[in-house]
Amino acid sequence: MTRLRTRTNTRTKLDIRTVAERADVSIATVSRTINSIPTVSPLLAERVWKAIRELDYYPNSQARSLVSGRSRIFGLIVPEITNPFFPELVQGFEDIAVENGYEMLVSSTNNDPGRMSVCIRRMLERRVEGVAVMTFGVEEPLLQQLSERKIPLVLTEFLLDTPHVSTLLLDYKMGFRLGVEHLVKLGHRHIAFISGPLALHSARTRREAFLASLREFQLPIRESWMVEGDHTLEAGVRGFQALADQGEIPTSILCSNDMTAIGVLKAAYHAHVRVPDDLSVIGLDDIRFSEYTLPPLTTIRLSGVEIAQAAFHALQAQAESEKGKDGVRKYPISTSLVVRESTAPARTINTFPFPR
Amino acid sequence: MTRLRTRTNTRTKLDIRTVAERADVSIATVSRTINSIPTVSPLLAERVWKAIRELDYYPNSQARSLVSGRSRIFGLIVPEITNPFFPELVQGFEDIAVENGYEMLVSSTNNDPGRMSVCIRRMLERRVEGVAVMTFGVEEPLLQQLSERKIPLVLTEFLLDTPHVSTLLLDYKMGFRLGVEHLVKLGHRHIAFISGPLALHSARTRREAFLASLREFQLPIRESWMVEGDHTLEAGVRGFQALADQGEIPTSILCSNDMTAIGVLKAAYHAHVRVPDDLSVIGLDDIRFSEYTLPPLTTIRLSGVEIAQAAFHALQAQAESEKGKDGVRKYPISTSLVVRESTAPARTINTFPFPR
DNA sequence: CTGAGTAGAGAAAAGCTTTTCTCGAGGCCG
DNA sequence: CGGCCTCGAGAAAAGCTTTTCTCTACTCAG
Repeated sequence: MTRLRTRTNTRTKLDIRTVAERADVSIATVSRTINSIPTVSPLLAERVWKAIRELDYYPNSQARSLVSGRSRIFGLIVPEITNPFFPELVQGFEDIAVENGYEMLVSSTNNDPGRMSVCIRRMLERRVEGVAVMTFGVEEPLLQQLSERKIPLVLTEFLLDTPHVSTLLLDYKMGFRLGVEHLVKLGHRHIAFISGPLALHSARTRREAFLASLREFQLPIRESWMVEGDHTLEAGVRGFQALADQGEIPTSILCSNDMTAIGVLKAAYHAHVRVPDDLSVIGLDDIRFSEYTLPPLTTIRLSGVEIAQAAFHALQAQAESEKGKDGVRKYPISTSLVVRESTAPARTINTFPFPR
Repeated sequence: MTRLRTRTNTRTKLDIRTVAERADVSIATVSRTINSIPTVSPLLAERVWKAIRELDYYPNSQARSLVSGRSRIFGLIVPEITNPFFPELVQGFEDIAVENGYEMLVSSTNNDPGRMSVCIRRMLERRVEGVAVMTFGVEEPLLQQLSERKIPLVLTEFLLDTPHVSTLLLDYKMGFRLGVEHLVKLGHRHIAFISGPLALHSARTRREAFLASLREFQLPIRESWMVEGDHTLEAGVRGFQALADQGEIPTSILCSNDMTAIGVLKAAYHAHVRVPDDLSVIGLDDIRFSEYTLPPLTTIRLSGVEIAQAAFHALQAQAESEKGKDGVRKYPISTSLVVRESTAPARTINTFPFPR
């Protein structure tokens, strides 16, 4: 109580000047102390720190960034924060950003160009030093706004061949290869795929990677087994239904993300199709939930935390690089296969109609 | 391409002065135009807006808030962003904040006082105009730091009786009453409870509300049926196990949140206890997943979006209120019961041992 | 012993806005 | 017709830092 009142009431506001007065130095010295610039003598530094502690002073980051020209804020744009994959990524980004003295500005766009647009405006107004874009579809022209202003960018796939853009190379190829190989070894030859919304570049990339694996293992590609979803639970339900409606469904379904796969699990259950006995299902992401589904989901793992860290490093490298080289790089992100209980040896191809 | 180059190269930086020059007015007029202060004539205003559009100018929010003393940032502290309840809340907060011209600074503390501490420091440095704290346990002293600096606060339960603190009154009483009533009507008299970590104030409150409902319906309270969890899936698994280990388990389990309930579902499945035939389970939150579990979860609904909106309004009311009255208020948040398929008429009390 | 060079610290400028102050031009009333 | 208001707009100050510039007091070499 009284402890805090000690000589505090001389000034009413609490800025760097207050600290300077109390430590009996100039404000320049306080600033240098805070930024640990070595030219300040240990004696004064100690006085300054003492004053800062006693006053419980926090520098005003707005003023700092205004003059230094560095906001120390990175933007993070995710497609849908309510998709459990992204909270993990956001958390990972927050952790590493804070650890390195940066602030994070998250925004979830729900793949809506309108939201994306206001989101970019926010980033520009707050003068972020870089933006990690974990989504894209039709928004490329919007990203140009950032790119034009030379704001460092990191994208999760190769899209813009402009300066100041780093790239995270997610190894979907490997992931799907492992998934398909796993199914092949279990005797599956008929694999369906439920994709994300094909308007999204990333969804198309995943679909391509899947098809490449089919070709590699010389499996049949049937157009009607490639159904389009939108990365939600509902899409999994609808996707399964769409396949079932064809009267004959494959022995296994690979999904563009875990949420879709979980939807498939649910739909299969209600259609009395047993997973994995009648149908093998594989997801992609390895969200925490996939360990808890019934049955636990075999899935292609993509680490949100790993992506977040790579994205941060990419931005930091660009933001803090010398003027000459711009620090743009490519960062490979590996994938792996987590085998749980939603996959099993193939039976003969299933024939429906179901009792819907 | 060339369109953008039109007369842009006279100045290299793009600030309010550039706009003023192009519109041939003073920077004060530009500022007034941007802030739609009515004293600027329509003619000039139009010239200014035109210049702004042509230059693609965005005001520097750092400078704005530095001089105006208003950052237009609200902090949002959640306990665990990877718990699916919170992304919905975060999304809701972002939506309403952006709509009203505010920025949102989210942070997930994982109930770790250390993280909470750096989180509060971040909020102070960025000079947020208010903080919504969606969690608490042992962190009350930390919140004092905000409270002391007269930063508007909104908490999800009544904790601090200080000025500048609004409160969201979550109607747990009603929620648990509905849940227990539902079970009673189904013939249950033996209800267990898996709580959150009792170090958290909110977890204790939920537990109390549950106990109050038991008393209201004159149901037996058995200490060994009150098990402590931590709001995770794993806690549900462990909680179920702890109950099962007692040899005799109740006919129904109420959980402090949906994640716990989903854990129970999984554990029950593996123990060959059928839900809802042998055991009824009720969660709390109504996260999107709870519709997709097997069986779909009956749960006490708490709307993350509603909470987010109330929290925002509370902060905005305080931040924008006249100096005299501080706009502190209490905001009731209602709960309801969503009946799905994890509850059914009670059988006689279950007797185990399970085949573990 | 002198002069060049250096280290440490303060003074002042700069960064980009908003806001207050000031001023001139009209309008209106007595 | 003159003085007082008001309205619209520009000039300038203010907000809180960082950074550059400047100065003083030494150190050290010749």
